[in-house]
Amino acid sequence: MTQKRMTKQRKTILDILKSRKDHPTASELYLEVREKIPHVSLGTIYRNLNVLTDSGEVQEININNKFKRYDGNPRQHYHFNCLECKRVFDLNGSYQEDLDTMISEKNPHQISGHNADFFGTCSQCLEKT
Amino acid sequence: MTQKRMTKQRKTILDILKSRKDHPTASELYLEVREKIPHVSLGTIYRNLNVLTDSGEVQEININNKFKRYDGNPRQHYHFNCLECKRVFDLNGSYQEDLDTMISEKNPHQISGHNADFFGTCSQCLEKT
DNA sequence: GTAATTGCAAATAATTTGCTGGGTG
DNA sequence: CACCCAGCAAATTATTTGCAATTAC
Repeated sequence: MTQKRMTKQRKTILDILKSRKDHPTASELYLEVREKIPHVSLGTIYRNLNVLTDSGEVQEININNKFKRYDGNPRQHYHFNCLECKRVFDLNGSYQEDLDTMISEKNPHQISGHNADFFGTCSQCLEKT
Repeated sequence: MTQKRMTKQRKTILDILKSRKDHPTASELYLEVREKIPHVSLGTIYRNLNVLTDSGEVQEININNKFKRYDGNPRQHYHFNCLECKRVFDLNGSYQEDLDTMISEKNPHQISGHNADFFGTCSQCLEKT
């Protein structure tokens, strides 16, 4: 049972993740952390994101993309991926447990949950047209 | 408008993808293609998967994983990811268009569709316990 | 015949890891 | 003051790409 320390770096990463409405990649986060801690290294960003993901404080999301993205909101919710600007946002609307039931009835596997991500054009990109 | 040729390599990859019920990664596919075409290269597998994905003959799927997986069934459907053996299978059950409607009503973005993947324990892993 | 495609190997790109000195609890 | 963690750079791993030879149409 190793004890976790709240370093300046780890706190900054967590604060930024909780304040952003989109869900940045490790490199996007690195750029923002560097404004506050100029000598921070990318390795530190990655190591902290893994620690925070393991402890359940942040969520790792993987949406049709070669980079992982991170979400400071640890509860279960759906995501929206803008096909134009490629950003990922949280969605309002509750998690549909009945989807699990519906799928369980038609398949031999034991379903414990699901992830869903929606795609389209985000409100900001819509305005630009 | 470049013309596409059906090479032995491309056909073999497509046949394997259509015959498998799970959804292999490029390396898993490489191992199987190599049984039929011993000198095939991994680059050829990747290049063909990209061609077939672009033409819509196969689907690329990305489920909480660092590897892409490929699905020989090009129509829209849900996937199941076994948390034990890590394989990915197709699910029976129709695509829920009303989810898009429900989410559209509660959010400012223009939703054009969604992906959903379920997780749990697959029927084969269940038997082993 | 000709242009798309292959095999091979080297290049990319995202993420992880080894090491050593520093800072948290 | 123990030992977790930062910074730096080198290693790893999945995927892409350049090139010369091959092959489908």
